[in-house]
Amino acid sequence: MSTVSGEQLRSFIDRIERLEGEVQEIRNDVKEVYAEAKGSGFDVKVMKKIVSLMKKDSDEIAEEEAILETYKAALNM
Amino acid sequence: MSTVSGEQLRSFIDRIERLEGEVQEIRNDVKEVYAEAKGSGFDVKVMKKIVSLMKKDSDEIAEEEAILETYKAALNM
Amino acid sequence: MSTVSGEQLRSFIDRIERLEGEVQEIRNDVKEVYAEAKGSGFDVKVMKKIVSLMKKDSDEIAEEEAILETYKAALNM
Amino acid sequence: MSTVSGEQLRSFIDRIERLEGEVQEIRNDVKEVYAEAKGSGFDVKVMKKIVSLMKKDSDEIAEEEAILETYKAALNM
DNA sequence: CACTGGAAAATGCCGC
DNA sequence: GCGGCATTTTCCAGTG
Repeated sequence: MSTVSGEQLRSFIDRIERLEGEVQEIRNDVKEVYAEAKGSGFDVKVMKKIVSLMKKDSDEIAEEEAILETYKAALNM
Repeated sequence: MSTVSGEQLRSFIDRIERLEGEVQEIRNDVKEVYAEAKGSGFDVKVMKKIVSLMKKDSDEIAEEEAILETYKAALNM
Repeated sequence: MSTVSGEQLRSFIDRIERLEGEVQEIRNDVKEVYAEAKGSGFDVKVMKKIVSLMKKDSDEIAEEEAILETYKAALNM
Repeated sequence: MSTVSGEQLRSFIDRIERLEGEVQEIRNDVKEVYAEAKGSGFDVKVMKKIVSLMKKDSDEIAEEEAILETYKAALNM
């Protein structure tokens, strides 16, 4: 019986766990930046909104907004 | 009228976006590892289960310690 | 030794679990309504947005919007 | 131009809001139970731990079955 | 291309 | 009142 595939599997798993650990570290960094910004008087919630807006295409934003307006109109809002 | 320091705000936003870019890169790396493993004949779904179980195990150690702390605190220890 | 407090504790826990079970049922009902709406051609994501907007005070919405605009202006967006 | 049936939409939204109102009531009830328990000398934090552990136990049964299914599927059973 | 499951973000709650 | 934590909700990639 061979354990080669077991070793190989372990190697893949290790690589993945290492990478996910790195992701966690960076996430903590992001939190720290937000905390620092908050300490400087910025509104974190709004900052997050800005960041998410910057990710989206402007066409996409307009499209979503249009649907929302349609629904609001249907509800007389 | 209230103003905000555009320069400072931009700096915070830039740092966040840079960090999030790094996260994206690492997530691509993770995907590549899974793809490579799949190419070696491993079942990706099972691998993901294993990774999540290993994560859950370490979470549970932390959780057990947290429970212990809670009980100790409740008993004024 | 008395088990009175144990019984009392159990009673509290039971009441809580019962209430939380009811919450789960209602949440399932909500999901079903969304599913039905989707089946009628409505956009669930937008509906959720509407529901969340209706929860908020209009002053609150205006306030957040104003801050967002200020930040966007500071970033020349 | 695309329109939506305002009446139908309103009906769905109303149903959802009604259900969410019920959820809020029950959550208030839960808070009251915790408050009452606290008034009887119980430690709320510990109680919440107990409730969450009991929930986790039942979740784990489902989880174990899911894992088993995954493995069985991977083995083409 | 809709559905499901899992990751990420947002919200609410608690103690300090 | 704020920060940390847990829960809830939202988002997104993978799958059929």
